[in-house]
Amino acid sequence: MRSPQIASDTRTRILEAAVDRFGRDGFGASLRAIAADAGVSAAAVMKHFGSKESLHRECDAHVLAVISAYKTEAMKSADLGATLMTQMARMEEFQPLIRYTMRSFLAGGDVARNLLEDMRSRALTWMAEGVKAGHLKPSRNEELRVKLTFSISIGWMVQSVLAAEKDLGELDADFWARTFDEMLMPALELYAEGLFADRTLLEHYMLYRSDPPGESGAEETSA
Amino acid sequence: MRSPQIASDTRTRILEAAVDRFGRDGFGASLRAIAADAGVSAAAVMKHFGSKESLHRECDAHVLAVISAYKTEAMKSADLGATLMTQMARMEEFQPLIRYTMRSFLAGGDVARNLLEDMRSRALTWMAEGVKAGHLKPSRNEELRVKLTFSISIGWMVQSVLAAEKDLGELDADFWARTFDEMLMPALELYAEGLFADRTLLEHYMLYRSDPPGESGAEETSA
DNA sequence: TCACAGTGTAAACACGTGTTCACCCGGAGG
DNA sequence: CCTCCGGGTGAACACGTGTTTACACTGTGA
Repeated sequence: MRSPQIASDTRTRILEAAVDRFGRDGFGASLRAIAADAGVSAAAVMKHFGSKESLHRECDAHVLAVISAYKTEAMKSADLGATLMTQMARMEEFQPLIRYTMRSFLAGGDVARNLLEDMRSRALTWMAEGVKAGHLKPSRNEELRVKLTFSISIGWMVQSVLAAEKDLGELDADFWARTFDEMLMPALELYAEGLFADRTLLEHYMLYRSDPPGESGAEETSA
Repeated sequence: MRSPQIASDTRTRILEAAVDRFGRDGFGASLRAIAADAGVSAAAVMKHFGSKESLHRECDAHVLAVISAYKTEAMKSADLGATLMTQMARMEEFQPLIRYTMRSFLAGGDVARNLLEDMRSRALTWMAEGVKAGHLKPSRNEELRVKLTFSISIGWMVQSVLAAEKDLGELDADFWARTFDEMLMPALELYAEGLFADRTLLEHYMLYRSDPPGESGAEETSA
């Protein structure tokens, strides 16, 4: 019990510096840069985390824990799956988390996979309640529909980052707030009114493969 | 006129090897790996392209040219923006291009930006025609709606890659074909029927910001 | 006071990278 | 014949990387 607070203090300082640098520069960021941000040497990082890969894993866990903690607190108003990010995008202190999560999405990290799985399962519950309450139409496959609504947010972010012609690390809270604001109108319009003037295309498609045509259909939704 | 065919032969061999390796391993792929794939030395790559960055640029241009050439030929049936990819995903010979394009999307390359801009402008035309013909409902902002429909394809791809728990380079034509097939039903359903059972949410939102509320609204659609 | 464990550092190591340099080979031109 | 020149190579260079090692400082316990 000597003085573990001091030790764990620099440890979390390294960890937060790593989250920030990974988010700004990508996961190729060097240990020396992270160490410099934390005000220590690269060897200290190794002492505390053993390896860069291990540091990356602990960053993933840390980000997931922080987001999860915030989520359970701000659960009430989230409905479309994107509103959480919308709220978070407005807050300066969440920018490192946003950047890190986006990096993880683009690099294929555990943070993105776990976060996405968790958010989708929650959204599935919300949607089921919405359908039961009569606010939402039922779907032929609720899980695929949830994945589709998430696609909108994710694809919108990717396109916006691409159009910005800047690196992910340079984008600030204003950018994300504007990005999500801009998405709201067309998304609500599509959700409320659809796109096709009639149902012929859908009906033709459903006829083409009458529900499941004997093949693997709905039980293997992903993977 | 000595024998430039032979020379330009190894040049394009290097270029195609680079497109393939960049697509499989990302843009961090080493020149030596690319050179080995092309059956030459790393120095030869430098002789032909000057630098790795220059090679990357020429790969971008090459991929754009090939896709563009194929697009203008298969223009007639493309409508949703994803159908092009759907077709391409089925063909083995386009796998390197798919992988490269996807890498460019995730890394923020010029290929993705240009390709996206081009495809969206085409989609805008198609949509205008669809609206005029009465097949599609008009939108409050056609450009944002186009961006939204593209979001669905892009976000769906990102989520599918993420769920695969494999690196982008290991995914084959079957994966992409299944991915797009799976997307078709929920997309058509959403396009045909919408999501909300009534229009109250949309109307509340449109009321909240009565068209443009005096702020920057529709003229700055991106960037 | 001494020994010790914890915390951190500077220097070195081993390796992979993009790039350059000196050189070779083969065929066209004098 | 020799010369030259484009296409190509292997070895080296300079550098940045993750990791390891030997060493300092600091405060606590006996």
